[in-house]
Amino acid sequence: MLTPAPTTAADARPSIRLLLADDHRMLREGLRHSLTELGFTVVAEARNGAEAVELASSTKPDIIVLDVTMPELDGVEAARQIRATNAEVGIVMLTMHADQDVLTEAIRAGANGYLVKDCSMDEIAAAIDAVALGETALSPGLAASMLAEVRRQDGSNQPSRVITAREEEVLQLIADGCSTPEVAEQLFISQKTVKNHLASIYQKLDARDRTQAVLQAVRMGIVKLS
Amino acid sequence: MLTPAPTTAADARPSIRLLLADDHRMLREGLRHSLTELGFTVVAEARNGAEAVELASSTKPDIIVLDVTMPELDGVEAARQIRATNAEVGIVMLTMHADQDVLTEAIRAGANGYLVKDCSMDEIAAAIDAVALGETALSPGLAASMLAEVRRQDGSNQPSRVITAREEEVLQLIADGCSTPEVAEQLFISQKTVKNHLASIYQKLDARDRTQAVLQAVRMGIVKLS
DNA sequence: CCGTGTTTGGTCCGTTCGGCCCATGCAGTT
DNA sequence: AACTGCATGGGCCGAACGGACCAAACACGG
Repeated sequence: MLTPAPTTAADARPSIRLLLADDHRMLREGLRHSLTELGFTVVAEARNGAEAVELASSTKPDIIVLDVTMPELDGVEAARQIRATNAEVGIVMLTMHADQDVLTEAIRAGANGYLVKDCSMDEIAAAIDAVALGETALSPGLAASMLAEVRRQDGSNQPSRVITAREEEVLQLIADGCSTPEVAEQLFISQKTVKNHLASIYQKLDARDRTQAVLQAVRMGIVKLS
Repeated sequence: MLTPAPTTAADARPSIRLLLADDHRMLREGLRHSLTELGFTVVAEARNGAEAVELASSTKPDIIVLDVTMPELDGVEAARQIRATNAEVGIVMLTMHADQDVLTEAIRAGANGYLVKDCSMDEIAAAIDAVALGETALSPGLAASMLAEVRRQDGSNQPSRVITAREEEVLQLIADGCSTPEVAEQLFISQKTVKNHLASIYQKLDARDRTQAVLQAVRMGIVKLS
């Protein structure tokens, strides 16, 4: 199609094979276009996490570029599943917002890179190159907060752990519009227990009321807004 | 930079001058790349609504591609301001989610096109061409719901009206984690007034508490989650 | 077997929230 | 001039909420 653009480092990329996964075709096409021109080879594209998992095993790419927020299966969980069956593949996560907790989860899920979408194609290319060489690439600014997170974990406390299954049920019902008495009724438990779960949730999500908890949960992809 | 790619309909576009506005550089670059290659001329790029308004008046583009969710000034309000000073320019809105209310607001603000980001570059190009010719372009599926909306308006009721500026301030502060007393302090008004605004918001958004109101506002793009 | 975490439940207390009534003033519009 | 919408307030009340304690039952891994 195109005559290879005279890019600086394009020749230094020995046809790194990429799998792109994002639910927005516009972004997929933009990525494919620019990255192809920068010397990469896009072997497949996925519209959601489930497709990404399938295509990862069928096309065996070198690097997988995964959007965090995707239908069917979110990027973090997709990364976890891909990493479970393929320890060598490089995983670069893309996200809209620089969320500390999601970043932590993504790294824990086996991601090698984590970039906010507000970065240039050159930065993505550099990140892919770095990951291909076995390094870890983070968006500017995220590295600092990542270190802060590690330091915090080294400290003593565990401010953000994972929400339990029951707590997630409570959260989802709250997000769906239920009050505490209604959640209790739905789950066949007492109001007090619901309040206990909520108190636990507030601690884990660093929230002080249900509104903030639900918003944080939405940000983290724990609950879906109906 | 690039030799113009031998694209099919590129010659049929007499260098339509574009202004791109999106807060995510990745998407901006992808759009600029692909649209330039498709024969358009990108004269400027904006990172937020305020920049878009400025650049619209200084660079006088033919078509403005506006993301709905942007910092500083959201796309809908930016469209309104641009339309107020320039009646001829074509405005194409881009959005992540196909939200009915936002679509209605965008059209009312003077947008000529409304596309979800899950569409191909060719579809965007086609929409820009259509808008350049004075037509209105909507994403597939949105046209139908648009008609449904018009039909609903023809009916009789007005289930969801618009949130006022003051109400939006209150909503945003609530979403940012403020309680009623804190919102009152921030806005230098009494708690009672905040509660009055909230009551009005509940009616308009069909919510019964602040949690649901904020969630609905997030869905509708009224407030941004920080 | 003991510790940890999860889920279930309790009491008490002060604050917040949302609904209900109401009023005043200030802009536009008709 | 009258009407409508918006923003600003008041008081009252019952329900809901969140915190500060606590405790029992169960499962799971070391």
